[in-house]
Amino acid sequence: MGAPKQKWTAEEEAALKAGVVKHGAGKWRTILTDPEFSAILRMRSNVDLKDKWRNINVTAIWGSRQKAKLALKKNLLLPAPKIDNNHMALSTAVRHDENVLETKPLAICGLSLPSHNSKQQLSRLDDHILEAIISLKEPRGSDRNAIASYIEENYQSPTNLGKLLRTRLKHMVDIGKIIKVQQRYKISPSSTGSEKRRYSSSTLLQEGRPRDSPEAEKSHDVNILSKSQVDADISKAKSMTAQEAAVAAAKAVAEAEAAIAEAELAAREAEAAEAEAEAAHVFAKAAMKALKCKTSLIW
DNA sequence: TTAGGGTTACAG
DNA sequence: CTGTAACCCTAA
Repeated sequence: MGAPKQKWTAEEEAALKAGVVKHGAGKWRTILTDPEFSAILRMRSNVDLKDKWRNINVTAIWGSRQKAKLALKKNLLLPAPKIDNNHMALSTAVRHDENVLETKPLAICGLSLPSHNSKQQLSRLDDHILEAIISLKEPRGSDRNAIASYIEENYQSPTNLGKLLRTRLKHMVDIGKIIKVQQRYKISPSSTGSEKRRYSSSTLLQEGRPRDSPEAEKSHDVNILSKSQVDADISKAKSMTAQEAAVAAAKAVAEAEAAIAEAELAAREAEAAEAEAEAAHVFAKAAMKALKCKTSLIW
């Protein structure tokens, strides 16, 4: 991966993602103003948010290739996207060769969704954990139960979420991505109000007093992708023609929302070798989910 | 204010 | 030297 100047922390990225999920992509000012994220993103401008979001999506979708700019230009000069009902091997889905955005979301979701790779799931779980912590916005951090509840609420919970969660949490603490304080987990980088970023001593292990209330529910209005909305939009999606679906999917790829954010992190964290299969799978899922969202919002 | 093109800094 | 991600500039 490349090298940064003022690199974005995982905390900031998670906040950005959460912000996009909540307010939508493009509402950078709104996200920045939102007290939920203003603390974390205080040092970032709306332009920074926009740029970061762009980088994330570009790298996630185009398989870390700087073709993005060129390819995008070429795409704009071409007529409506062609629909290829091809048997899309997973890799062909990602490499839309510069001029054709081949997509058939409806077919894809039936085919490739059931596939589950252990490693990619773990990456996503890591992401979900971060998102949960950010979104729950618990001052002292969130305990395992709260995180588990959050993930169960917003995603399909694996059969043994509890066990997985425990393992992942431990691992993320080990690699310094999060810190554990009094049974609660927080994002590791510096305090959420500090002017400086990761330079400040990461040991803000302030021994907070044990909170009296044992349960830490998602008492906030943070809602991610209501299932009812998704379900409702599925029917819409089914009635769309392949052409419409392809166009919508292409647009969704361009700006994207929650699903793309998911793809972003998953693809970024995946190894180069399996990144393609991973990205393809995620892309399929992302296109489908984004399609559902867009259907009600724009189309 | 935002989207997009372009530039610069930095890691491999 | 190449690729990537942050940064910058400008039009709409």
